[in-house]
Amino acid sequence: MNLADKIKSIREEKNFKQVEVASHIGVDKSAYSKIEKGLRAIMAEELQKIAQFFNLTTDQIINYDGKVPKEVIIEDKTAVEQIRLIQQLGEEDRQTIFRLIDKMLTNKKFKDFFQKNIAAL
Amino acid sequence: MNLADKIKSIREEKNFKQVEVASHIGVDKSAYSKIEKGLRAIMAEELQKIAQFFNLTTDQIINYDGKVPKEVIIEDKTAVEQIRLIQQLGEEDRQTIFRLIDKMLTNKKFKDFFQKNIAAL
DNA sequence: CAAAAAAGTTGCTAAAATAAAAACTTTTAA
DNA sequence: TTAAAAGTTTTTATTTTAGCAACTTTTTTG
Repeated sequence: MNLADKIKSIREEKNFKQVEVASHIGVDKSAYSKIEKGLRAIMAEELQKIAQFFNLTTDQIINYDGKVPKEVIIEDKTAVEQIRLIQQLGEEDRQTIFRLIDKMLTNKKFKDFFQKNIAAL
Repeated sequence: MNLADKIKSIREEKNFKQVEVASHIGVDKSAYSKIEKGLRAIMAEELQKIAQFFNLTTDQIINYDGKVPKEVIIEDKTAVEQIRLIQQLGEEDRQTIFRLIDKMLTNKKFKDFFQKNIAAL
């Protein structure tokens, strides 16, 4: 289900006329018709206004599928694999890894900060 | 703070280059520059892709308030975010982390094997 | 420090997308 | 059935964008 259809479904569910949504977001009724038919792109700002009109968040619109919102699918297989390896570790080892990463990141942040703010003097 | 600035702030906070986001959403780097400068409209579908790239929801982008996130505490992050943090590390640090994970996993395998085959004697 | 590379910005114009009115079709209600 | 309302489509003038290349700024390197 594409975004246009979701918006249309929600509007119909809430019993609004196209012209009502159209005037709220400030477009001609013919333009709004095209939005719902997928014949015209939806701008991010328009999506916000539509969400506002429906009393929903943009996420609620985007994830609308006629039923409950669906879960996020992670597609980065290598990242998932790396995490899976870490999670195989026992609690103690995992903590160690994360503490070490924290230290490294903090160290990196410090270096970056130094580069940006102190070294310039 | 308008949407363009929010996207820019988030990108900079996460240390991505414009071209990285640009190629993920499938636009030329100059087009992406214009998006961040507010010189080109952001389509709803693009916003979704940007959110996906940042591992955020569109609402999190829209409601981003410019507040700097607290210090890095890696265990509070989601799995993908954890990997992203690891990938921010320099090559050397990253190698160290993964070598360490390997060692720990190997060690764990030994222990598991021992538990199962030797301790029973 | 200066040179070089990388990152980001801007100007350009052909091409693509849109606006808005009005004609048209479909749905609803009488 | 037919009149009104809702929604769609066509059309053309206008606006917006794509993507390259030139340019400026920032970062990195020697």
